[in-house]
Amino acid sequence: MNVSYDASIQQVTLENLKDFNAEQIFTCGQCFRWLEQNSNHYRGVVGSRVIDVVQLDDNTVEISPVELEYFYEYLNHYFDFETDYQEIKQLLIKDDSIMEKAVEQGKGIRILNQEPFEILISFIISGNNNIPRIMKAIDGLSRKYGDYIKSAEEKDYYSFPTPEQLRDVSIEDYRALGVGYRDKYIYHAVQNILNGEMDLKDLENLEIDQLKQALMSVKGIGSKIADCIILFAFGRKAAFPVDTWVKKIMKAFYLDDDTKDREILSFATENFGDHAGIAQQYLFYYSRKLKL
DNA sequence: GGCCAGGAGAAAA
DNA sequence: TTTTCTCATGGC
Repeated sequence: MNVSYDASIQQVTLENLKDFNAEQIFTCGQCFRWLEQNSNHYRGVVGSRVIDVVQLDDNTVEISPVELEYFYEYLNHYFDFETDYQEIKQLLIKDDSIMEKAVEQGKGIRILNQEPFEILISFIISGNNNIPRIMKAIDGLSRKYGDYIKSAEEKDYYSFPTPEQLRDVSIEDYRALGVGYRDKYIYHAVQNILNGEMDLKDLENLEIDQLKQALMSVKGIGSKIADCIILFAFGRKAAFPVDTWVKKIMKAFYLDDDTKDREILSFATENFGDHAGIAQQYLFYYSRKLKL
């Protein structure tokens, strides 16, 4: 990957890039705040910034407006450029023709390293819900309680609220945003964090099993949502979220129809090992593409 | 109008 | 311990 920078337009250009497809990265269900502007152009809120990603071809991407320092100190990790996806894909498709097809369909997927609090709340909202509604609720939450960032092309952008900004938000306030019965889960999760009962910074130091156990102690976070948080916010690639789409594709191609969720998880852990989470993203994307 | 969506908690068996 | 029921809400 070659990095160049044009300070006059605050634009980083990445060339000779491998394993990067904006459409796949932003629509594989890991993030809810990136929107397609037109084909190959996505705009998203990252922290307190609004960032444009334009994919010129398979190996070239422009990112703006950013400072070069911010790219190296934050976005390089956010886009997971430290991870060698070529190597992982080779390991995953070895002796696995199903995975070979899944990887072929989503070969430009990367797992974003996102902020734990935003991901925790976002995935509490995601339970038994669909992606457009999840995105709408998160947008409403940011719009009402986050900070205004800027406007671009008739649309206003707001940061995701901090726990402090949600301190006085009531269960009824959450309900008004359209999150349904998940209102109380969000409320209690925020209060747990504010009163120090749960410290997201401390969780980073835990082993993956203890991390999952800690997350599942929050009401509204079960096995699947915990694995999403572990994978998308804590960068632990061994986590394998078993959601409805992954269940469908695993039962269609790998396992019997009556396999329990727990058994799907242990099968994935045994077969995909430390890279199960990346395998899961290929499978999720492929399953949706096949409309299983 | 029932079924589904990146499920989980509580009740019932 | 495992299975079943219920929970908001909008799109189809």
